[in-house]
Amino acid sequence: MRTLNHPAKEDISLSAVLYALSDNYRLEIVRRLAEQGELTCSGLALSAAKSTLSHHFKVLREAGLIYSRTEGRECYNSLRQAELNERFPGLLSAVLTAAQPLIEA
Amino acid sequence: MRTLNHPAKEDISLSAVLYALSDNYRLEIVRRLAEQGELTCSGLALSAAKSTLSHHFKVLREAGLIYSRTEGRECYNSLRQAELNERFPGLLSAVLTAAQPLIEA
DNA sequence: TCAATAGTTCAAAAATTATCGAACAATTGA
DNA sequence: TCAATTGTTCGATAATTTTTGAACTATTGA
Repeated sequence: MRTLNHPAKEDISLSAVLYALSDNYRLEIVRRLAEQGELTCSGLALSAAKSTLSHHFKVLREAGLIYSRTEGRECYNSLRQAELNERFPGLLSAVLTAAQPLIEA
Repeated sequence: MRTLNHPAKEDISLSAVLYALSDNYRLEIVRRLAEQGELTCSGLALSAAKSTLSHHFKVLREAGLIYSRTEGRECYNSLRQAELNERFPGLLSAVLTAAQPLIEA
């Protein structure tokens, strides 16, 4: 697996973050990462084609919401919670407070 | 002008709010309403066709972000700040803190 | 060595969204 | 009464996004 692109903290765009979070599927991913910590794509066990999942992870990654590191054949994803909180104080936690479980596994 | 639809506070959806705010044009409108209080569409003096503006106001209105009341031929818009804060505590203020002026008038 | 696994990338189709001009409705003021 | 003003609605087009299968890369373990 190639190296994946992550924006630097200061390049994280508010509208990209809000857009990424405005999709229930992606919000659910973020919710679970917040709850359970680092997870692989397949560790989320969401029902969608893997190319679809990969797309949503890419949107989250490129928006600066998650950090993805590859280890072996797996891709571990985690929330960039601390950085996001520095960039946009209070935003992610407000969203997480507001978010309910939306998609059944 | 007809009566305009506004969702009840408890029907405001998180993803609709995030989506509405993920557009720079709409975010700018929200930013100005937060700063200047009640404004008419044309009071914002943004450069776009009026049908485009009307569209963005509709998205904001139907997401529950703004309240629009007609008075004469004008349409006064205001942020539903208190209600939003009850529904999604801290969310709007975090977004407003994060938002910079993005579009020149 | 080789099949299985994890995930990305590509290409294509379907669905949404943004933008605008034109037509429309309602209100105001001359 | 009538033209100007404010904003909505409609229809069209362009652009973007979502979703998927198929092909691909890299890694692991038997």
